[in-house]
Amino acid sequence: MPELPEVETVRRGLAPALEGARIAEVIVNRPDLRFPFPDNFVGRLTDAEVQSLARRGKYLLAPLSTGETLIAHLGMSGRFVIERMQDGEAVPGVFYHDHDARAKKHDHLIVTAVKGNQSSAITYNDPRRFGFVDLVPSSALGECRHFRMMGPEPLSPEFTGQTLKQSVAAKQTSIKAALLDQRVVSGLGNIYVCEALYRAGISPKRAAGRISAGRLNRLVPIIKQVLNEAIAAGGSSLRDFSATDGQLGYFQHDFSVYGREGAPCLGCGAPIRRITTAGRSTFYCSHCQR
DNA sequence: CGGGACTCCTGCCAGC
DNA sequence: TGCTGGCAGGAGTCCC
Repeated sequence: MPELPEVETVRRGLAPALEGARIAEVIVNRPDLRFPFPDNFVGRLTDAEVQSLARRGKYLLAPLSTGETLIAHLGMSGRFVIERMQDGEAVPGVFYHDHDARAKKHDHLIVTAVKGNQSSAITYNDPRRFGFVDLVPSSALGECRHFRMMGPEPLSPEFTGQTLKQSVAAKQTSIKAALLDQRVVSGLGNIYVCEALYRAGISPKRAAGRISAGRLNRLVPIIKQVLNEAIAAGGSSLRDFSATDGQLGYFQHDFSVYGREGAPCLGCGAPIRRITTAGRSTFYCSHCQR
């Protein structure tokens, strides 16, 4: 599922139920996801208060009253679903798996968060189990293995044409691979890299280190624009992504190239091409992107 | 060392 | 209808 816009959509969906809530119950249905659950995971979470819910790249971060921060990564197919209860009654309009009978099968983690008279069951479901959760000391978040090497947030002022130029200057690899590298910039994935490069008119095959400062200066605001549009649309719903309340994002209707192999380029009409690099599909227009 | 290929896992869909 | 192969939003690891 999730690149930055989808994770941000999930964050916004979970925040009202989690921020300021006490974790009353934790159910773990298997020993591991991509990695084993941390030691004594249930004990370290139970009765902790969630101070806030933040996002870094494609990670969700929940700093806790215990001094640890709960980290979640959704991998390819992870998602969170909320069932909210108020005074023992389900809150109308909030769905729990109604839209998808497959969901219950891979419910790996269920957290009950209590806030005032509201209780929310928050379920992490992930068929492929490429996602994971972790608990790290809040005081050393930046030094933990997940964030130590991570590049700037693409929507932050620290991500500029200049900083991008600097981080890819020595790279022989393609601009596509460079932008997917979370050490260069954090949060981009296959969809939004394809879309941004199309809008910027840059070939995904072009060597990252050989792109002029001027073109990178134009690329960076385009990346921000694509991400902001996708966040505003609630992310992209391919296959199984939905927000925590079951609502579907709709940015997939605005794709210019992703998933459009053979369809006419919106700019010139030439067929969109698909190539495979490192096992990943890349969609682009060989006429408009140079 | 940088960079590319391969790998983890399950589900779905097109094609036969 | 049923099987098979290919493909999927990520990213760590291995090998050249």
